[in-house]
Amino acid sequence: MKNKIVRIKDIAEKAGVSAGTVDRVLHNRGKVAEEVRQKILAIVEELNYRPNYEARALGSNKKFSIAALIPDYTSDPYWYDPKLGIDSAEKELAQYGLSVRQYLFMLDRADSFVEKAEQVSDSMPDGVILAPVFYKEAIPYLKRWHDAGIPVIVFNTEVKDFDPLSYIGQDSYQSGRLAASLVHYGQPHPCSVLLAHIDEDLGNSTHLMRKEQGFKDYFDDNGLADRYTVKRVELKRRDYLAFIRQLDVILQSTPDLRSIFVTTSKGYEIAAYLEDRGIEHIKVVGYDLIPRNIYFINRGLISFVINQHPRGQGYWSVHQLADHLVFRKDVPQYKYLSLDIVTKENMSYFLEQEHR
Amino acid sequence: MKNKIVRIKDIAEKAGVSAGTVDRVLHNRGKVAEEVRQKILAIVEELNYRPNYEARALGSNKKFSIAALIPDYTSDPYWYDPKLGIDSAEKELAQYGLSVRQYLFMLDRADSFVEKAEQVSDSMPDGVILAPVFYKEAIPYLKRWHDAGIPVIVFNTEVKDFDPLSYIGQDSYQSGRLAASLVHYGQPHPCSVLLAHIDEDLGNSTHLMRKEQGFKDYFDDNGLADRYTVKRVELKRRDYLAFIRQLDVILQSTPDLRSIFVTTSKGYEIAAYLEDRGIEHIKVVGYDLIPRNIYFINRGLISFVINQHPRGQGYWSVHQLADHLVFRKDVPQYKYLSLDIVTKENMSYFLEQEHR
DNA sequence: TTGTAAGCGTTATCAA
DNA sequence: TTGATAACGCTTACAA
Repeated sequence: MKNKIVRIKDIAEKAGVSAGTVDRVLHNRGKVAEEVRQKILAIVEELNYRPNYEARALGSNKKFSIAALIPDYTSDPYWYDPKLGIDSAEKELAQYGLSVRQYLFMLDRADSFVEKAEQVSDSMPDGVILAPVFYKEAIPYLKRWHDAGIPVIVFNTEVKDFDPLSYIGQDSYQSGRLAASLVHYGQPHPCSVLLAHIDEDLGNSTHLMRKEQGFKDYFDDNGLADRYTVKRVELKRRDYLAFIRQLDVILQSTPDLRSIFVTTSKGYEIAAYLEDRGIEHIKVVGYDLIPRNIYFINRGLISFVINQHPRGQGYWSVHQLADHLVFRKDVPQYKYLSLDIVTKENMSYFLEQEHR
Repeated sequence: MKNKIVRIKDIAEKAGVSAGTVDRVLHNRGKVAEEVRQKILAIVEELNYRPNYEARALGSNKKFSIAALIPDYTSDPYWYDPKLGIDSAEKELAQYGLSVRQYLFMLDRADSFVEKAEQVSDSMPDGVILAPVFYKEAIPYLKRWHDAGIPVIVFNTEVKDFDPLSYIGQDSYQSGRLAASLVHYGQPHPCSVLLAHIDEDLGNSTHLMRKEQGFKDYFDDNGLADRYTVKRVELKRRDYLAFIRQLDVILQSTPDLRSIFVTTSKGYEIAAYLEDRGIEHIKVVGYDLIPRNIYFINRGLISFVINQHPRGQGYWSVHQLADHLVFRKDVPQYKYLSLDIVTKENMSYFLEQEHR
């Protein structure tokens, strides 16, 4: 029952070789006789060796520069939080020689994405963090980086092409189901509910379609379809008058509408509309703790938001890349962040937290 | 704009002294001329020095043994999770020379607590982790360890006496408010709700009283008192027949009862009763993802539980102690874990997670 | 193909 | 009151 920590030195000793050789085996840098290799591997197994990752980083003393290609947050407050998460992870990892350079593109201009992506490519980073909002435009770069052996982390929107190192974000389908269950719990009696996409190009946003599917499936799978009617709508808030008109029409034609689920962080647009119209009997469920949503949660006009951990997405993206580059750990291909239900009474914890 | 990491060596150089002297200043081990001390402190400030904690642990190469005094989990599944959290933290921190010895006492026997506490004292640990279930009995030991300079972490139940190093757990009052808001959201129409304590010695459990207060305050503060009636009851499940009888009486005398809030992890007792009686119109809100609760969440008989992060409590207790002993960080006096709302559709994330 | 030795940021011991 | 120095676990030139 010896709890002694196993070091490389111990393995070397037991195998009758030097620490350098063990290290070479551990990192597959070849130049080791196959026979010796097998022996060392066996001992590693037997002694249940666990590397000291910090010492590893300390010893190797390398510098890594990584590039984060993310939306400019001035046009959409949601994107401020990933930036904060990236900042805070960078601070933690600076002592291991990691530095992050952020490239911000405009959310409404694909050409700005392309321009920044070019810059990223030119900078020859050791790794890339990408929010693939412009999915189609991102493809050629994903290919280029893949071919160049540059590891890529995608976050927020799942992308499977050119196998990125990993995806950080939520399970959109399950997120839709969760939203539906919240809506349902709040409406014990039969009624109509509305699912609303606001200001989104659904062609470029498969994750929103998955949320929608999850939402509908919840009602179907639980045999609620005969008592609850699920409507859907795509709203354009950019044309304010049309936005209002669309909602007015829906409400008039759906007198038993009791809940609205907004698939993005723009729940506040609906809340503002309801407040404006003096409507109190319709409950809203949405996403994310951005300032305008917080305001309406506190006033009771938004019942719940599901936290997508924008800060955590940035934070974990950097960490995942550091685990790969600096600590040379195996990193999981998916990191699904938890689906957290936030309401007025537990909100403060989610505002404080750095990450999850 | 130099991003260079500041090392002790840099400070030493700039101050014209050796690294040893800087180290002595940083750790207040005296034997440094006051003048030099001031100068070094100024440079530390100026250069914004951040210690490399892992290198610190690596360099100091000390061993720490800590004692965890926690309930035996065979009599109450809730207490299995803190043990798991402690185990997993121990594994992570073993490479820094930390080891944890667990002392398990019987939940229903104060003398067993005293016996184990004696053993802990005799073992002369470098730190103690304590779940102060037997609050009154714990006092003399808290005093003894405090006098001996042994840092103590209390978790799960807040204790202020003999200033422990820190408290890890939840804000019970806010937790009660959150439960009330969930109950309220699920009952748009006026009704009665029941708050139930099960099998608890309320004299030794101030945290349960705080939950109760928070629960009641939510209804009062939101002007709901005229539409919702909050009843309370203390149930003893140990006498099964009496337990059933009590519930039968309450339900008969309260025909408009629609929701029950259980202040501990024993929500499953109520759910089982309701299922047994074939009652479907009463919703249950409780605590924690123990197996019996998971079962009833999946069957829809428990709507929500608030996760008290039993695993995280153990995990963070060990880490907090390690931060203090091994890494010599300043540790916060309180670590309030987040109030997470768990339902069938997001449960899996909370089952997987190691900690929060 | 393998071993040696220096070095990463920090601490601790010992001599000055 | 100070400064050197070895050590912690690991990596990496470079020499053998």
